[in-house]
Parts: sequence; structure tokens; C-alpha cells
Amino acid sequence: MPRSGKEARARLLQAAIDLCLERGFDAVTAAEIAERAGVTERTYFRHFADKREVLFEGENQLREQLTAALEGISATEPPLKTLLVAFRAIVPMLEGNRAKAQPLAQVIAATPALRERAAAKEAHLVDLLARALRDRGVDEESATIAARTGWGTLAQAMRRWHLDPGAGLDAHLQRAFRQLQMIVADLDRRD
Amino acid sequence: MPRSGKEARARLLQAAIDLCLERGFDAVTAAEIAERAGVTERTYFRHFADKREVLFEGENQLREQLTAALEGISATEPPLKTLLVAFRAIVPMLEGNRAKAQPLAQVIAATPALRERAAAKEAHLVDLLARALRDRGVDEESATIAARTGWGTLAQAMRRWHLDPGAGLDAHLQRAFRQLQMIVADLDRRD
DNA sequence: GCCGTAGTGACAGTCGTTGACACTACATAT
DNA sequence: ATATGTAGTGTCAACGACTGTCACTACGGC
Repeated sequence: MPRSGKEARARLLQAAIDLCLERGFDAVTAAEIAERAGVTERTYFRHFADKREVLFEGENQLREQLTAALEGISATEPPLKTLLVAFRAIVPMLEGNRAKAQPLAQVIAATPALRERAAAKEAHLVDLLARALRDRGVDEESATIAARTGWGTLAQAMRRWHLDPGAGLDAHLQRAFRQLQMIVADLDRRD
Repeated sequence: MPRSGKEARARLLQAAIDLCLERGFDAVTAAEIAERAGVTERTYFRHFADKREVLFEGENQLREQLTAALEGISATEPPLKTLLVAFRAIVPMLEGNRAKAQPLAQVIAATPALRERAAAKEAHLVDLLARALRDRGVDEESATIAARTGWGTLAQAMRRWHLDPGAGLDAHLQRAFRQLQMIVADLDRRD
């Protein structure tokens, strides 16, 4: 009984989240996730490459939004500024997703296998940023360093934001970038 | 016939490298790796947590060397400087390992599952760096940003070094950090 | 020679993952 | 309405990754 495929994925995601919150990822089998979603285990693996992947649906959205945000930025901006502007552009989307993303983040943080997947996804995104900068004429070395640095700074801002959502992600983001400037400027400081 | 455990691990590593270079990681079974090393599959899993882990033995050494290098640096140095000095301290070790590390890097780069593990190991190392900085009195936010930034810059230096080993890793490292300074300084540039 | 520890082999079993084949819902063209 | 293509699905079978258990063996110290 094939409804829409998209709906099946949504039900699988919900089933996976529920089961993982109840028992933890490792104590749940792929067959159970499928069963709760009303499909076969085989069907699960047609929609997702492996048992973990269902929990990372949201990352795709982030990737697309980030790509779209980068499109609209003048190629004459300096590389790190480009990233900062793109990050600020997706802040509303990130803030809107917080409620849904939080339980997921909790499950991922508690499971080594999922943290591993998350690290791989981050690496992918950094690659994406570096490629976007290179496409704008930034040399390969600067693009890579800027992408890693920019992403790392965003990640830290998001971490603080999760602990203190009241201030707003944008404030945390600007604060983190200011911190970055100080840290790098200090590289040549004499005691 | 239990020789030393340590020797078994070494033989398993060599067997894994050989087989992966011949056929690629995915086309090799854990049982085959064990067999070529002269032990049982079950014994393999006593020494390594999973099929991938054997290929990341070297990372442990890197972690230890980095920890040791950080010990010897005055806590009054600014955070990013601390990391740069630590990185330069382990340059000889990295250069000495290049011959052994290269085929491994090739296998890892060609296999998504291994790239994933590599990303996780990187995240671990960044955590380690951040913790080291915090232990020296650096505030949590600066420590995290500096760790991610510093590691990212080292990673880029190592990438360039792999393409151009003649110049020496240390030269690439200093160059990358200079590049970082320019990129961050440019954040406020007006076109 | 005795003993504790670390390392090992041999099974058996669970779970993740994949290939092959046949079948069904839905959209669209006719 | 009927035909037909496409996407989604169920079933079955199999391979390989991993784990628990039990009994056995090398080796160092006593």
C-alpha cells in the first residue's frame, strides 16, 4: 500500500525518534522502527541507506538552505564575511526548528554511532562551504581554512544558544565571531 | 597460541592494509583479515571494537603525542599560539610516519564508512584540544573556537603537505596560520 | 610444580543490510 | 473507462558484522 513515500519517510522518522527516546538507539532494531511505521524492514532500507540515516533527515534541509543563502551573497565579499552572512540568513530557519531538533540532538549525543554520523555530516557541510567559496573565486587554501573556521564558530554559537535560547541565535553568532577575531589577533601577542 | 596481543594487533593491521589495498575495504570481510593475520574472527573483535577500528591505530599515537606536547607549553601563551606550538612539536613525528600513513590515507579516502570514522576521530581530537586549553584557564567559548580553528588549520596544512612534501610540514603549517590571520582580519574589510 | 592473568578457539545466535522477484497504488495518456 | 508507466511495497533468502559463552593454553611469578 504505497501512499506517497514522503509520508512513509515521515512516519519512519517519528517512529525512530519515539523508540529511541524510549529505549535508546542501540536497543531498537531496524525491524521495530519499520513495524511501528507500518512498513516492512525491507521498505525501511529502501528509504534510508542504513539504520542511522533516518535520524538525519533534517541535515538535508540545512544543506539546501545554506546553499540557497550563499547564492544571494555578492562574490566580492571576503570569504569569512560571506559565511557569516549566510549563517545569519538561516538563523530564522534554525530557530524555527529548535523544538523538533532538540530531542533528536539528545538521542544523537547519547549514542556513539550517531555522533559518528553527525561528525561525517558536519564534514560534508564544511566541504560544501569550501566549494561554495572556491566557486566565488577564493583560492583553495583560504576556502578550506575559512570553511572550517566559519563552521566551527557557528557550531560554538549554536552550542551556547542551546544552553541559553533566550538571547537568540543571532546574538550568539555575532558574539562567537567577535571571539574568533580576538583569538586570532592574539596569536601574535607577547605575554 | 597467545603470543603477545600487541603482536597480534600489528599483524591484524598489516593484514587489513594489504587486503584493503588489494580489494578495497568493503570487499574484505573481518574473517579474512583475521585469517590472514593467523587468528580467528572472534579474536579480531577482542582487539578491535569493529571492522574499521584496526585502520585507526595510528590516531591513538597522534593523540598521545599531542597531549604530551601540550604539557610542555607555558599556560601564559595565548590559546591559538599554544596549539601552533604543540603542532610544530609533533611535526617530526608526523613527517616520520608519512610513508606508513599514506597508503592508509588512500584507503580511508576511498571508503565512506572509513571517512566517517575519520571524522569522528577528528572530532575527538578537537575535543581533546579544547579540554587542554580549558585546563590552562582559557574560557570555554574561546577554547572551543580556538580548538576547531587550530585543528582546521593544521588539517589544511597537512593536506597541502601531502601534495607537496618537499617543502616540509612546518613550512606549510606556518603558511596556513598566516593565511588564517589574513582571512579573519578580512572579515571587516570593506570592498 | 602451582596459579593467576591475558590471549585464544570454537560455536551459536542476533541484527544490519542487500539482492531478486512479484505485486499494488496512483497518475496520466488515450 | 482502459491501458500503461512509475514509484512504493511485501516476501524470501542470504551474507557479513558483531556478541556471549565456555573451555583451553601460553607465560610470568611464587
